[in-house]
Amino acid sequence: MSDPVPQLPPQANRVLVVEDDPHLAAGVVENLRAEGYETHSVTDGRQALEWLGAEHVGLIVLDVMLPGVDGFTVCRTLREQGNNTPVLFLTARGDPADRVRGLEAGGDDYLAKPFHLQEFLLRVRAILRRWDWYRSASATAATAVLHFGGNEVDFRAFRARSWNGLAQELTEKEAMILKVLAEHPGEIVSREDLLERVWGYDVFPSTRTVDNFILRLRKRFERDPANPKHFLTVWGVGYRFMTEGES
Amino acid sequence: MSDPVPQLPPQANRVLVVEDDPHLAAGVVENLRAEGYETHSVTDGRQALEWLGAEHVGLIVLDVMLPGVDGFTVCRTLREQGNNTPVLFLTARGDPADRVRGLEAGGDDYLAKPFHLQEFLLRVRAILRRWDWYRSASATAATAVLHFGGNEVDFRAFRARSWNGLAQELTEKEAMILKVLAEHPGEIVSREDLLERVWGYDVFPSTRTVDNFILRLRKRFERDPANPKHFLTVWGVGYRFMTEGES
DNA sequence: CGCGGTCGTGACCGTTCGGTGACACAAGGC
DNA sequence: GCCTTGTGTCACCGAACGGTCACGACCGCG
Repeated sequence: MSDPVPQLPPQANRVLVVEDDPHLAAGVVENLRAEGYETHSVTDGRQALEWLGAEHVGLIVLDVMLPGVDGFTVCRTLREQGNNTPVLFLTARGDPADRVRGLEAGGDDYLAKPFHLQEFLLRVRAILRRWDWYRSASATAATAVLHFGGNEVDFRAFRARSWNGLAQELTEKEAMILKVLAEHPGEIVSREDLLERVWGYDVFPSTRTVDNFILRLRKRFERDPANPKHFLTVWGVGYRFMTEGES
Repeated sequence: MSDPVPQLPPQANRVLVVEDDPHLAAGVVENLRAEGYETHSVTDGRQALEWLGAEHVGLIVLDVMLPGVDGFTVCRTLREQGNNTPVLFLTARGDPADRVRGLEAGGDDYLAKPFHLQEFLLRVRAILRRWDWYRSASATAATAVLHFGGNEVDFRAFRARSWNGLAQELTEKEAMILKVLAEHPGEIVSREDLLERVWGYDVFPSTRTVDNFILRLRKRFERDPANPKHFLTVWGVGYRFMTEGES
């Protein structure tokens, strides 16, 4: 029982999304892609089984309520075929019993809609991490601790210490915005991008909301919030995050 | 900057079965293998400890009644050695006291024989799904006795002495919640995590229940329960346990 | 059968967070 | 310069969430 040299399964990075609501599917796919996953999507159970007959993925995101064959059945069918690909169920009802049914059908995890995007991504990552440990891929490049301009941010704990030594408790949204920005240092990130990545699949507050969170981040982390050096405005487009100030 | 992804062997997939009844052992092993787990099996406690001295697994399925060293002792010994591999106890008697004894010995879950294979597999999957989470727990010291802010908690006896010198008899749930929190000091633990680890994958008390136990723990151990320094709330997510208050 | 302890839930209330509108100001086009 | 458009900033409100309490179900025990 010696450890075999792990050969990276090529499907570790691939996700199949089975979801009939096009809006939800689009949001989910978008965010998975942004996290670095190769994503394919179909809208019902039969398509899913068909597609999986030819392709391999590391994770199947499977809606329970589907037109035609329901999600549980799809999963059970897969298992009977000897397909052990991890399955993450999505369900509309919050009924906890569904969770057990999902697990019994051979699923690996379960998420009730509406879900927090962050939680969804966390679970996806947790499941795929079984393969991910080989690759420090962009998928897991989620930096646990970020340093910039004397500030230190721990995304795992939503905590930070600003340049002046003050402890900062970040709220969820603040943390997520900062994280998205920090994942693209020096690049321009539009407000639309931020809305998609942070708010996710079906909620779209106005762009003013984004400005407000930028404001809050500046207050927390900029030495002179009125003359930001890290959270820069790109006029007419969006924002750009700089770890160290050179424009 | 980020935690280097460790080149860890895929232990998440490995299970050790310690069971003297060959019939039961065979059934369990066969089913675990069918589920894709790499499975090894031994028939008594001494073999188990020996084997574990050289190998690492993601889960130990441990019969309580074993020839020679009993299961509780095996588990306790492991914990004393700093081995925090999750342990799922199997016991012949349905005696609920065994559950407490299992917890006292440092076990993680408990199943009474005869059990449904389906349920057994579900528990195994539930535990291994969180493997990396358990793993980070074992990175922290396997403390049978926890000290924080003048409090002292003995998990084996469910007994504690609070900062003011008062003896505290913890209830089972209180102890388990505290244990789960304490295994991840400084990290956010979601209510879902707590529910799953303390109540199990198929029991669903409301989140208010969790809050209530936090409340009780605060009353027991916080100098000022209204301004907690150890049992901190993370808004919208869960709780965070701090052994010593540094902001 | 009553008793005490434990656990889970519902209800109430205060707090926090997120999102918006208003207004002032800055940037850029002509 | 002037006007338009976009952004900084603030104060505010509703909704969601957590803290807390009290009650009832349940269980083992005498």
